[in-house]
Amino acid sequence: MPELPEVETVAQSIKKHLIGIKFDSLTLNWKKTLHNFTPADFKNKLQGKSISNIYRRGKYIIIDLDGQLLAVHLRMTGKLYVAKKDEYKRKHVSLYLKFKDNYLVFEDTRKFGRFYLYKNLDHLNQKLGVEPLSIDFTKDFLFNGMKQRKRQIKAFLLDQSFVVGLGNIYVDEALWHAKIHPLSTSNEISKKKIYKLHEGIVKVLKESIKLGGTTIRDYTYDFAYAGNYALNLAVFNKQGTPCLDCRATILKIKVAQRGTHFCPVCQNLQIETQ
DNA sequence: CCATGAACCTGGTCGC
DNA sequence: TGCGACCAGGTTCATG
Repeated sequence: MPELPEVETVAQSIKKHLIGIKFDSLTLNWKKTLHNFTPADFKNKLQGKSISNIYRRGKYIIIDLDGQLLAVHLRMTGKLYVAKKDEYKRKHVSLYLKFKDNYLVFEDTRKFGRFYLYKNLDHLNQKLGVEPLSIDFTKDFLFNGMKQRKRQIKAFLLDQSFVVGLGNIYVDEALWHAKIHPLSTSNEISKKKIYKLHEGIVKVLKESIKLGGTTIRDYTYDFAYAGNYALNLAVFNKQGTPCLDCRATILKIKVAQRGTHFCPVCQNLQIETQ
């Protein structure tokens, strides 16, 4: 699924077309896509309201309709894009919204994606951690958080309640950057490596946003454009190829139930102090 | 508090 | 070609 850079790219992409417009109707093909509201709620509370802003919070895309927030989570295969023609007729379209002569289409092969309706951001802020590209995400915030817990570092970084936006790709990439083994325990990692991890997280996210995100298999945010960060990946999906730093063979193992890619030489597992 | 496994879904790939 | 097993960028829930 789309992680922070992809969600950011999608949000900015649809924002260009939607600011100031109003939705005329909602067509729902997969009922469960609406998590906490119904088509009737859409008609009563959102239809006809003007879109004042679109932005990202964690991996959610927030569409602000005159104070009512329509939040979209793409999960694994969700694609949200503006279509001018008949693309709402494609095979896996869970729902689409009509505006003027165009459509905001939500296509989602695996049907995990969800739309939520909120009055404000309180609900999301309550369960989501800090934005990794904000000034609140400091080296010492990461350091303190990691020292306060005793968790596998990979699981910790995937957990959206501490830092948001990281998923399977960027966690592997950031850990490689910091030379931390994915099975390391958070409170046993040296201060030096934690600082390096902070640098890695910010670096991989920023660079990926700059390139429009990563495209691994079918994910594109827009049919006219596909992200290019895949070209920059150091370890994700690179099992069997040489590490860019030491030429050792990249391995793939299972950590926190997820496929995990790392260099067994650079990212050695050891208990460190300090 | 933390780890694990299952559940939610569909489609692609790999081995036989 | 066919079929089963396993895999996939995410999150939530139950269980120990």
